[in-house]
Amino acid sequence: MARPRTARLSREIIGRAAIEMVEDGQELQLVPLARRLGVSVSSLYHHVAGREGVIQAMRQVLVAQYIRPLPDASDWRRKIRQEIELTWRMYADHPRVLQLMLTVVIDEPDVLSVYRVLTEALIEAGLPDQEILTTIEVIDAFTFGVTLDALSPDEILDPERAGGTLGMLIREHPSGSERNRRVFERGLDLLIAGIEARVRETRDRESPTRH
Amino acid sequence: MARPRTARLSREIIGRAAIEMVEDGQELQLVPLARRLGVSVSSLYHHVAGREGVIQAMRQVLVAQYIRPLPDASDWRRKIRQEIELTWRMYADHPRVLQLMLTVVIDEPDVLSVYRVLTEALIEAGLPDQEILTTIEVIDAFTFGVTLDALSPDEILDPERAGGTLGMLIREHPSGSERNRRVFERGLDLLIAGIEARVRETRDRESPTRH
DNA sequence: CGGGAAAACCGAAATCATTTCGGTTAATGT
DNA sequence: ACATTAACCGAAATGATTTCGGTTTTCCCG
Repeated sequence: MARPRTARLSREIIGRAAIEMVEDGQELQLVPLARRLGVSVSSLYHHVAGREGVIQAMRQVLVAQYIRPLPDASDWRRKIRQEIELTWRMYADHPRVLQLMLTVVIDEPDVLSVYRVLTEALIEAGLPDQEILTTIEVIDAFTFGVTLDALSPDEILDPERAGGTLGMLIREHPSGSERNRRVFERGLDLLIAGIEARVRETRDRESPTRH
Repeated sequence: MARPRTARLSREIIGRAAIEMVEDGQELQLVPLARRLGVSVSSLYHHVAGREGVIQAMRQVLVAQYIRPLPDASDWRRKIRQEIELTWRMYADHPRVLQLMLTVVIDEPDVLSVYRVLTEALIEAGLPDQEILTTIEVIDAFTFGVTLDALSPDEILDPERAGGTLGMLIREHPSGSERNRRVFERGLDLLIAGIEARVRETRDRESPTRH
């Protein structure tokens, strides 16, 4: 067989199929991927740079699907929440894809717009300039950590072996995606409260008389 | 060749060599690993369960080296800091190893003692019981996120392309391990301040008259 | 509208890594 | 001292990714 009338493959088609595959619980392997697409393995190489290229394509598909410009929120707190939530949701919905992406160098990160929005929000909050970027990186690190938290199995903690207060708490603790959602939300709450405290602190230092 | 007078391999020897290897920037592959150890590939299989086993061995070596019981700190804030710092430092010193560990199921997590200490600290802080576990998971997620932050290349943000305030901030921003250290410290600061705020909030709700 | 270049595909071979297996010698312990 | 287990090796098996040469179709330029 040779070149078909209409192309069967494209970066996007490959990316989508690969996402489906890993979402089905399969390993990401080129032979099954090609079979699923009704195509020979070597054909994939005309559209993506090997296995890693497939992973890049998966990422592209998800970013296109999830990351979009948001309407401006009035409150800086809300801005931060909205912006972070998109990324979190993307990974929370596709944890297996996330795991693959960890093994690959991300060629073109699209964090720029996120960073811009967060910068705005933190300036609005009143945080000193020289603390803004590190604070953004903190938020970023937390977001990433939460998404990975979704990958970890629920039963890492055995109530029996833990015992005491901890054991009791574990028994009443939610699990799965509900647990992950709570971690996301509480984490953002704590960070935002922390930022508020920090803003107050630096303001007081400038004009201590105000109390 | 057959069984040598004194054994050349052990889990630990393999683990150490593998850490050296990935620290040198090599891929973790069994053939080079065996060569480095002056041994044939198949010999590795008598000590570890294949490639994954090597990664487990690496983890074991690092945990033995870094994680140790800490002297009790008087202040709950200090308790949290101390406890988290060990894990952070372990990964911050060996980011490449961390990346490998993400691809492998961790057989025996030794988070239990960490969780116990953090539970104590948060009770001492005055946080309501039903919020403790989620808060610990937040701290956990952040720690993990920071360690991964160390993996990301420095130049993800180009000051030129960013422009404006953000571009300026990027130019003055530290990079490399210094940057990562700051993210770790500020993140903990923010989370702890957030916890303090949360404690105050719940206390006020119980006895609002106190203001 | 004709022809050359590039695009999309395929099958087969090359490459490369992990894993298994059978065999050899050394240590151990009863 | 002798059977059993431990530590190691080389070679083959397995299973995946990547490269290569070849075929047909489309596209574009003169």
